[in-house]
Amino acid sequence: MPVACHPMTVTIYDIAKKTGVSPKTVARILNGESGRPKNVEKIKRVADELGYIRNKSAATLRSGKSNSIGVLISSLTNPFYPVFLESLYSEAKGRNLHIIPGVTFGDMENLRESVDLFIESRVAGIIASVDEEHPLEEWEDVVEKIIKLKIPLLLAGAESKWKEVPGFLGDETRTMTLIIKHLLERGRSNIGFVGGPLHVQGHKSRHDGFLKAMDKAKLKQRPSWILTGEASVIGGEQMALKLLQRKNRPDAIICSNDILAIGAIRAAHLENLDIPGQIAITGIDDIPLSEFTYPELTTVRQPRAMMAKVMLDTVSPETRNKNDRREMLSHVQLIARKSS
Amino acid sequence: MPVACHPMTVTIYDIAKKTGVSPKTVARILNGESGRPKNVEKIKRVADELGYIRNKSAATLRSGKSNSIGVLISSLTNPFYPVFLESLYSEAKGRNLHIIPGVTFGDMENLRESVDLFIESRVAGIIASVDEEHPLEEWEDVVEKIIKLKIPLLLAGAESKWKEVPGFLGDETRTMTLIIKHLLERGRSNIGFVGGPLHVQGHKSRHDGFLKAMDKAKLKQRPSWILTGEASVIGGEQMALKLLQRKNRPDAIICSNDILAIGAIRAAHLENLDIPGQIAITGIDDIPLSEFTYPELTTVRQPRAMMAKVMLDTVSPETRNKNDRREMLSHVQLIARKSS
DNA sequence: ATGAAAGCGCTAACAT
DNA sequence: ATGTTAGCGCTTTCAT
Repeated sequence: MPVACHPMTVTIYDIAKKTGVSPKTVARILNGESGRPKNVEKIKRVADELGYIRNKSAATLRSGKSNSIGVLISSLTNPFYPVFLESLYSEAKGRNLHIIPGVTFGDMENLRESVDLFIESRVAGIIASVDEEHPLEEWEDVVEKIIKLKIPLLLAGAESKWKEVPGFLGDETRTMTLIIKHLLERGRSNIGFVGGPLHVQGHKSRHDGFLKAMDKAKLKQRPSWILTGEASVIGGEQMALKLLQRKNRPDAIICSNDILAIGAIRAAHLENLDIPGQIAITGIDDIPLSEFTYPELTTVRQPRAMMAKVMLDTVSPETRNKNDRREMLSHVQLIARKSS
Repeated sequence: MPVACHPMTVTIYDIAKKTGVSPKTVARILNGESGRPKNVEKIKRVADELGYIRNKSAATLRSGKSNSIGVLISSLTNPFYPVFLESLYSEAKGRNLHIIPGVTFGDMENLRESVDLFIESRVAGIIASVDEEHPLEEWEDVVEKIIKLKIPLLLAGAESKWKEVPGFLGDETRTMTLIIKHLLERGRSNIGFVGGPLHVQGHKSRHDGFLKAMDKAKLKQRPSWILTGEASVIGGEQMALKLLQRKNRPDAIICSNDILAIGAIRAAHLENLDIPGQIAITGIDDIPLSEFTYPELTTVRQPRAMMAKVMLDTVSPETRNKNDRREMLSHVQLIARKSS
């Protein structure tokens, strides 16, 4: 009598033998396709009994494609990205897709290696976030490599100059309009701006959105109240300090993301200014920590789940070319907390 | 004349044909093994010319194992995990390993699915972080499934009860001793404690470390100054509020992580207490944001790179059973900032 | 709805 | 150091 040691791996052939059907049928059933109810039941039971675990590599090798989506980000320490990733993870769950994050640490060689790994793994698509660590210029050859292989690619945080590659940017004018309206309601009209570097498209579009929204609101723009620089807490702090130390300082500062706003809040503390009494401060993105600053940060939340959905739609073979995007992306939402 | 359309994929056979050597030789060279210099040069050149990209699935299928390490975490929103992951990513880089994070959102079914994906992908090893979202009790059957398949597993943040599975916990008594010494140097000896739930081992060990370190320092422990509860910003705020609103309040609060400490800082602000003048506050972990709280948080940094190294050593087949760990993990470092 | 046969691209095992 | 052969476990294709 054979000892029941751990079989190295159980395959569809083992199940086929034990159930008396062909391997093909087993594969079909286990992939969720239809079959004779009797077979379905039996196959599933036997698979369970034997502890069957499908071999993803075999499937990927044979079919030439996997159900993984590669996601390129520069960092996890920037609190924006964990949120971004979590949305993608959530959305991927429902559609039998797997997210593989590639973290570049702002290093071009790491970026290339991550892309190579994605290609080696035959990912179904790639979502790449374009930020100050990897501005659009750096992407040239990487993007072309991916295009050549016909792997669906999406550039998040940038407009794309490649016709095969969609870009993805929020409606920043709308966002800014929302914030300005809120500030006006709270009696602030002397509004300053603290933003990230203009050579990064995502930051530039927020900056431009601010200008447009100020125009629309017929508010006076003072160039000296509009500062841009490094998109970090320290950067935000320093820029905000400059604004707050002026003789005629603004009564509100719109920061183009929450990181900068956290810096601006620190600046106000350093200047012993009451928030929001003497200075209102707002951010954008609603990163997890913005709820816990002191005082809690007023910010704008993008429709994250929706964005994740659109991104995965764009990049998954089954759902590509469903271009019902633009409409949805405007559903931004102001989160009014205590800093304004 | 055949049109040079995109060849679907270039394989080692194509390179072998073009260079006149056998596929095996091509594979060897491209995997970085040695060969005749002339061959090496030629093969690498031709591979480059043809745009060869190795098929990871084929390799994994044939060899039965991949160079990926699965990492289970409950969330990315908890700022501890991005740091944890980044260390692993960095360390993996140097050794030709790939990190695949599985995010469970604290949901048991997601956890199971992530593990199944890891198994399907034939990961070389799995690192699982045990926290309040998935306390040790929940891991039972998952761990046993992994053990049965002989996949190296490491439980981070817990002691393991399985002999095949190493656990991983920092030296918390040492950490606490360091913090208490620091507080004593700054003239604080009325020390309170705010910690996470005791049914979670990671939190319990910090709590116990605190008690031991207080004993060692011969400081008086008042049970009413030792609070544990939800390990969140809100939890930290509420517990700290309780301490700060007492008639005899402590002059320092040790929080068992930075998240709790951020809550405690908020509590001090709400009570209009000066930090560190009236109350000193410390955290543990040195999450990215602790540098940017107001005032900046004094905290303790674990030797992250070292921990990542040890973790990967533990789960990588080549380096298992090198048990030179314990020594290194004590190299914790106090980061004295402005909150103490 | 199911079966039979072939083959994806690599590495293992063995031979030279 | 290199070549030969076989086969990993699935999916594809074609036939029934």
